Amino acid sequence: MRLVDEGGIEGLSMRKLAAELDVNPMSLYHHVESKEALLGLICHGAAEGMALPPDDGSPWEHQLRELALAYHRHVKAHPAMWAYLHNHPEAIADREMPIWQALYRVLRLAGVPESELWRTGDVLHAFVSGFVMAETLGHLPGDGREIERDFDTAIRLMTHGLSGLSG
Amino acid sequence: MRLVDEGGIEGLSMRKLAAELDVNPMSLYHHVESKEALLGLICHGAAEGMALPPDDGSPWEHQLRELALAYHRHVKAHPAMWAYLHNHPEAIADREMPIWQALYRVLRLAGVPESELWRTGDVLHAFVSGFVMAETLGHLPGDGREIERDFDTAIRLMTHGLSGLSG
DNA sequence: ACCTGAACACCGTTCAAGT
DNA sequence: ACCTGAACACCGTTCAAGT
Repeated sequence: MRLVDEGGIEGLSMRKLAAELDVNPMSLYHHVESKEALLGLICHGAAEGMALPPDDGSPWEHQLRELALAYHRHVKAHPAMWAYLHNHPEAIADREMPIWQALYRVLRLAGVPESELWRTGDVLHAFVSGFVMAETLGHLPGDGREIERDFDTAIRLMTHGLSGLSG
Repeated sequence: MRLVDEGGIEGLSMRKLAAELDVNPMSLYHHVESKEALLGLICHGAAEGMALPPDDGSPWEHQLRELALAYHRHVKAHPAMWAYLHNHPEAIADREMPIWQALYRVLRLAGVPESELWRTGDVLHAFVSGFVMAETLGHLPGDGREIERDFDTAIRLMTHGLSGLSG
């Protein structure tokens, strides 16, 4: 994980990792099937350990914002990993993962029916991840304060759009 | 471009491309500074040639939908290129590109003020690209008809959210 | 200005051999 | 079960030499 944070996804090579562990490169293949499998395990573990806001009884709009902010923080802390994850979503496909359960809880609060939970969650996640990745890569113009404003704009756009759907 | 479409971004190597052109691998470096620069040129060219719906005088909601659908089609035709572009947005950073001008035209129709054009465009693009990439990678559940419905849901969420902002 | 061959410093992975 | 060295089939790129 440190190798990915420091040198991007190409910063982690089987040979470099083996060197860090003072071990033969080929030994790794006895614990993991391939480099892809290793990256999958790294992503899954990191996403599972992501800090999530608890249910504090506040309105769903506020809790959705807090959840998006927690996601935002995690992506900013591990941008290369999330860029990879964005193109290899299988690693967080499990609906039982804390990150999804937290989102579904908020969406239930927002009145999204059980049958639409996965669909709505996927659309919202696609939106937020698209935005956060664009920001992380420096694609968005303006300084830090303006981008914060953009993020708020985006969250309001989503929550307003969401109430339009369920209302 | 054909190499990228067929074998993903790793499908294009300087050596393979040189072989296709019946030329020495090193000759490529007299026309392009690096592999990254080459990929940038490929992406820029393809994005510039993207088919865009003309202004047919219909309401902005409809035109935004048509624009999103055109984008959707292009991504589905060149998924690997867009996945790369998603992580290397410099290649389409130029605000004068047709794809951006088309979006700004629709946003003006929607009543977005000139000072908010770039910001709003970036947020919407981040949203749509996040969604389309998730779909392209098979991250979204359901069959083709359901995903079409998701896409409509997403567009309505955006347009409704957008009118909430400017209204 | 453009092309080339040899070389450098890397990759992921297979395989046969070891404990 | 786990580790290893040698080898295979690749990479991007530099550099000196050619036309």
